[in-house]
Amino acid sequence: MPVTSADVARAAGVSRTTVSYVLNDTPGTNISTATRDHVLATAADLGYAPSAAARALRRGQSDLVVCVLPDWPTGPVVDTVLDLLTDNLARRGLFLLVHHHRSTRPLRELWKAVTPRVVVGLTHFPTEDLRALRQAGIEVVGAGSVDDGGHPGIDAGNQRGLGELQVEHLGAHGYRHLAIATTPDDRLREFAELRTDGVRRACAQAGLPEPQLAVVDPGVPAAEVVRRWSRDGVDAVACYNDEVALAVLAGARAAGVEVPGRLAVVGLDDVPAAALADPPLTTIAQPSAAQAQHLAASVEAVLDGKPLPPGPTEPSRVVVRAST
Amino acid sequence: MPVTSADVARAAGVSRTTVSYVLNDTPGTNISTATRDHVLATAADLGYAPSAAARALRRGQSDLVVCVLPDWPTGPVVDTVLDLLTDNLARRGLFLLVHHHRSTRPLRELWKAVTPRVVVGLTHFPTEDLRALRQAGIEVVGAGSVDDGGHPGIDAGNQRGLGELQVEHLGAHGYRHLAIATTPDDRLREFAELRTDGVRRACAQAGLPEPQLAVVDPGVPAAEVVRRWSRDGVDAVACYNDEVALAVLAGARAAGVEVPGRLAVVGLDDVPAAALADPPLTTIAQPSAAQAQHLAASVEAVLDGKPLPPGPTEPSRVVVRAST
DNA sequence: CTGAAAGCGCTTACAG
DNA sequence: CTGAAAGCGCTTACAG
Repeated sequence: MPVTSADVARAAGVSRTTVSYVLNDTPGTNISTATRDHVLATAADLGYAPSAAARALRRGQSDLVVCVLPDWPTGPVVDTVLDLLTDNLARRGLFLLVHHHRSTRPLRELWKAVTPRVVVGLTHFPTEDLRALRQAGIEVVGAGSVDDGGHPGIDAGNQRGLGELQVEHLGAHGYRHLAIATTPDDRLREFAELRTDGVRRACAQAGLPEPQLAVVDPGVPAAEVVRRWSRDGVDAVACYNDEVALAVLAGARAAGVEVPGRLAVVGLDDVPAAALADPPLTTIAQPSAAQAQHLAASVEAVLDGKPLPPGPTEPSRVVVRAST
Repeated sequence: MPVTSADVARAAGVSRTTVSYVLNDTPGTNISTATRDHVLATAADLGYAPSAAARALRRGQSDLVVCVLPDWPTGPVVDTVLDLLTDNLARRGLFLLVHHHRSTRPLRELWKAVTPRVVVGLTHFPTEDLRALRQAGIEVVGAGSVDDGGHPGIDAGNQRGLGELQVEHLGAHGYRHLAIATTPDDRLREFAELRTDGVRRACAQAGLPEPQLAVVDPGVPAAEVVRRWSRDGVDAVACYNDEVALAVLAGARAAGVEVPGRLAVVGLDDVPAAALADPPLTTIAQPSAAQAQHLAASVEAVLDGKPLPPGPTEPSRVVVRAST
């Protein structure tokens, strides 16, 4: 049987009011040090833990912010976001709780189990859920809704632009026959298609031949594909992300294809391993710090009832290394 | 003003009981389809979202499990654990919520904001917090307490063993003059010291000379250190983790030191990039799947009031590649 | 400085 | 099949 504040009050010989005042350091009260210490000691002695539910019900709101993570593998950007959010929210007495969303479980169920003050979505929410949340006084930040584009959360609008940036860089360096190395991970399909689309579009616009598409498992050296590209006269490959690019690099090594001499490789993400690859990997760095800042600022704005800050303007950029 | 179930009842012209029965699909009730649909429609129409706090208070427990993550960068093992836990718990109607713990914020505060059914700790909890949680009917799983060793969570007991394993492998391959490449990340210090200690101990036991210690920034090629090792006659290096090892590998490349000919390198973690490095990195793989399974099984056991399952027996193992 | 009491929104015996 | 009512544990005016 859990210990309640009434138990503490009884054991300490004071009222529940006093217990509450002491335990919450309620300002404007004036409890004698002796009483105070006695209550504290009694609570510790009984192993009292307050009921978060009762507290939240009484106060009409919780001190929780829930961040919903999409059902796909997240990268370094998300880690940056979570750390920053956790710190910023802690400063206002709020706790960030992260939920790894599974498509098998409707989010509606989640809100029956926890009512946060704000929901931060890095993924797309069904419009009706969005409406229900807002109506229930729960603010929603960062979750793409159909109204504002319909695409998954963070910087998702610019997925095509990332592919375009890769092509722009390769084209400027004189590469003409591009290939695309995409990921086999089905959960990333939406992103992969947008990036691929960006590459294709940019090629068409630059008058380059239509790039061929290959699926590259990020776990193993992609020697076979590299050989095929080599045969087909492909001179550069735009990769879905750095993991895929590292597999291409390893494949080129295994196949004896020189990088960038016979095949240029550009990645995406600028993970730490990219700078350490052989050769060091040219890649695209997204402004993750700026994105994290913006999301954190949005949450703050919502909490303060202020208008949302303008989106981050810092663009993604090419980090030029030796692989192109 | 949030919509309550009373609002829905009033708008639908039924009692709160009926609303509750319909919304919760309470078994053993028999509501006409017409009433049912009407209530559902009304609730959707008003944008009703139930109060998780009231529900939890009434039922005496929540459907939440909170996992507390330590204040240091987590690797692939933790991701495996979280995914598995999320899935397993979903099957019993529970939600996993992850909190990234900051040492600036006592956990005690967290339990005021959320009362989970079970707490899964991948980090060390203060003993008195542990006691308070248990007394409050909240089970705690996986958090090292002073009683059982006092060290951070998952497999932490075996950090020394990991270092020993590295030495065992290097020694078996005839390497004699070892160095240790450790991480500059202060949050990992506790782990780093244990692993270093394991390496030292194993060297002493094997009659190898005391290894020298260098700090290697995992972001940049460690050419300077490699040159020094080369001068000092070091023939093998045990790295804190794969990221550090990749920096050593890149440094060796930059310094023109052949791997493994003049310097053998062994990492730790077996991240995907390890297999793709040049040369492919020999490393230590921890049984993360088994560890995840065990933690998940422990949570299940606790939920069912059964005794904890025995620890995972699968050992960490050396993944031999070309760098040693 | 402390106590008695109301009420947050929900679920669930219980009575009809 | 539906309604009136109690009570989960807390905080906070309010009265003393």
